[in-house]
Amino acid sequence: MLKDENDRYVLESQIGFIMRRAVQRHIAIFASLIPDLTPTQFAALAKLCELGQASQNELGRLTSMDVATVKGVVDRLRDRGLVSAKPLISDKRRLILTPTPKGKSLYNKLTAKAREVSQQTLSPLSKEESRQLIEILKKLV
Amino acid sequence: MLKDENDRYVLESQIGFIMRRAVQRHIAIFASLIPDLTPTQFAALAKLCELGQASQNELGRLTSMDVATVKGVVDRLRDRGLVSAKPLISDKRRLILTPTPKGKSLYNKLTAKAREVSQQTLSPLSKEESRQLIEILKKLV
DNA sequence: CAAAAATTGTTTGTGTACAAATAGACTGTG
DNA sequence: CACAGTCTATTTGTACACAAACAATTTTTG
Repeated sequence: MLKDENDRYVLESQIGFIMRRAVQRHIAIFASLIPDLTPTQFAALAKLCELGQASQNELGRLTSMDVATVKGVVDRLRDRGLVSAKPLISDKRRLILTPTPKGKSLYNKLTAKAREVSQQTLSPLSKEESRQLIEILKKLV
Repeated sequence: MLKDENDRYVLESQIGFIMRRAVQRHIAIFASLIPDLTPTQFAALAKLCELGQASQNELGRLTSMDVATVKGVVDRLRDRGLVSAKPLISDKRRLILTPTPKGKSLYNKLTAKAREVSQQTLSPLSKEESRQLIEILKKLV
């Protein structure tokens, strides 16, 4: 049986390639609207503000970050005084993280911008397409 | 006017967060089926095999890689003997890249696996959803 | 209770990814 | 022809992202 055109491997149509490009664009939009933080740092700060507090490991799980990744991200947030950390007495393995007042206020200041980032990322799409995209992507995870 | 529930910033529903997770999953699937190369390395090799040859800069543009990124990727492919490079005489700025026989044969060997990666990534979706996802994501780029 | 297993955090190494600065080479225009 | 602007590649620095190995501390369970 002969292979037809559809059997060719077209890099530009592969889901991985397209997603990588879409993420690149999103990160660029994020950086232009929120130069203060990276998307990852914002995610960690946002989740921590939502929770009030969490261990480093827990925060990593909830934001889909590897243990090594979350350590780096949290270290940078701590260096900038946005997050504070102290060991938990009842379980000496754990490092309890809390957003500082400065961290909370930055988060509150940035949520409007963060919504704008999402909007602008989705701006080439119709309302219906945006809804579909998010719905389908959620199934993919 | 009071903010309602829809106005809350829900990290898990933001397009950037979801795409980051989807890409993570894709990369994991890629690594499990194709441990030889990273997605980025495969993309560069694939494009180079498709073209026959290209300058490093050109290859970067066509695979959406930054100049610094493509340099690193190409260096690793060269180190492994999959790609060869020589300066262009007619334009001494350019570095002309060609896949080696080893590179070409690896690419040919891996394309079936690469298709499987895409399939497996999309496996939680119906055919129609997969089609829609790719169509919508292409608009986003 | 004591040994085995699991959890948390750290470290190291590799690989994207991008910004910014630099050097060398080319191109276009005055 | 000169030189200003552009293009290509490299280098450096910062920031995810993950694997693997490790230490310290729970927790499980035999």
